[in-house]
Amino acid sequence: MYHPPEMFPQYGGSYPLRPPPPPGAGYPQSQASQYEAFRYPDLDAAPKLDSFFPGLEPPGRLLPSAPGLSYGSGQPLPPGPSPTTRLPPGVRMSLENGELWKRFSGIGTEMIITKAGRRMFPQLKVSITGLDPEAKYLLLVDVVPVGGSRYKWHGKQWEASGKAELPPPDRVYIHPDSPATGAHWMRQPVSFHRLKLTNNTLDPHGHLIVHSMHRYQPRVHVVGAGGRRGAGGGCASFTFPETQFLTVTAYQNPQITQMKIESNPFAKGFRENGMNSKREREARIKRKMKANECEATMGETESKKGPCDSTLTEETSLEQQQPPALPHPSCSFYPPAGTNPNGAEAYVQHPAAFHGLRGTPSPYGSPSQEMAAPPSSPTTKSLPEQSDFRAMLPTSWNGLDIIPFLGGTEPSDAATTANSSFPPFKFSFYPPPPRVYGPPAGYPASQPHML
DNA sequence: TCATCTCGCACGTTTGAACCGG
DNA sequence: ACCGGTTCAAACGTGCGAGATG
Repeated sequence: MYHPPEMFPQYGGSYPLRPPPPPGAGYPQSQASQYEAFRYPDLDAAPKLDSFFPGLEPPGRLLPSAPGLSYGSGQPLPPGPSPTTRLPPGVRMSLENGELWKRFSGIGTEMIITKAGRRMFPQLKVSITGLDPEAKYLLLVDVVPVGGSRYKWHGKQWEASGKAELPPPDRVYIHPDSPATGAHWMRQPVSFHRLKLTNNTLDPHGHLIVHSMHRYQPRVHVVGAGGRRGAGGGCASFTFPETQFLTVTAYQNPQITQMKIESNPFAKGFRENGMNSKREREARIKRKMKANECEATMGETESKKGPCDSTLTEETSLEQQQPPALPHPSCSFYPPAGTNPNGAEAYVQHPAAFHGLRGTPSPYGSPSQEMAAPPSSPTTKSLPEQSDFRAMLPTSWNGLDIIPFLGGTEPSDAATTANSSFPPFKFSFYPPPPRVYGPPAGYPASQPHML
């Protein structure tokens, strides 16, 4: 976990925000509520949310280990009580790229996490049916720790190795199209490809924060945001056991590396015939070493026309084609990312994790550092859209801040904008009441679990 | 010494601005 | 002025490997 020691010298290597987890393997569910009480006790908004998120479980809560995956020992998911979701009972969700996920989970999916945030591959891609076409919904994703262990790669498989670290700050990724009508969500598969994972607890980009060498289960939540069935028309949560993954900062299982290279188009360059394949990389290194030898034995100008030129041809021509990357003149300090012109991109997290943005100061960082407002980006989404987004949210979502993260605009920027033109953007989402729901009656065993 | 993490690199893909013609 | 298609450069997403860290 990235944790700048200069900012937390008094804390050593762990976070004092919450008390140590209960002793023993994992965090027993029986003690969960007691444990949850220590999450931001000054800002506990659970009572306000009870009516709105009856089915959402706090991200910080642990799921027991699931069987059948290559992550060492575990225990089966316990059957839960019947779901009490208030969404239409026929709401179903299926994993679009389930086959790919199963291929990965068969050998133990690993997800790279970085300070800057790394996308998931495979990505979460789901299809939804049974929504009210005219009602508005938000689609959210979070990840929950599985089991209570830290894991270690033992050459052939993952094995539990010690107790899990304290859960990182809870965050939820909101699909950029949210809120949208049921018809919109059902029209085509919904992809969460923009979702990123990070191990940086100070992350200002709204990525989901996780610990390295831990196991997580993504969850997809459908939250009613108004419409024919009324504001805050309930919620439903879905998990797909095959999407469990282990977080790493570098791949441990070479099989996973190979599968990612084969399946991920962004890693095409590392395929056998690619210019970045092992063979090509080694050849490049040899050429470079040879070139250095040449430079060492002759003057700089000499080397350019000397006998070693032929070995440099490819490298020099490539470098000429790709000069050192300089910021584009129109590029602000925070370069605008690809945007969805029709939707708001937002993230939600507990206010305390925003370092005293509008609430209690948090040990996770200093307000000044987090709130330095960058120059506004020319592609910043217009304010009326933010306003529309807020209008969609139920009035009962009070007490917590939602930081609008629009079209690649940094959250601090958006927050500043919101402060200047709009009343604080409240989003009473965290923490939802701690409940676990099992599959509805008659739900096929092969279907994803409905929490 | 070892396991883990961070960073820079090179490559391929994606994205959006600029340009052009109808 | 508008629209649709094309081109191109920058931004972004990858895994790798060296070096740092605890």
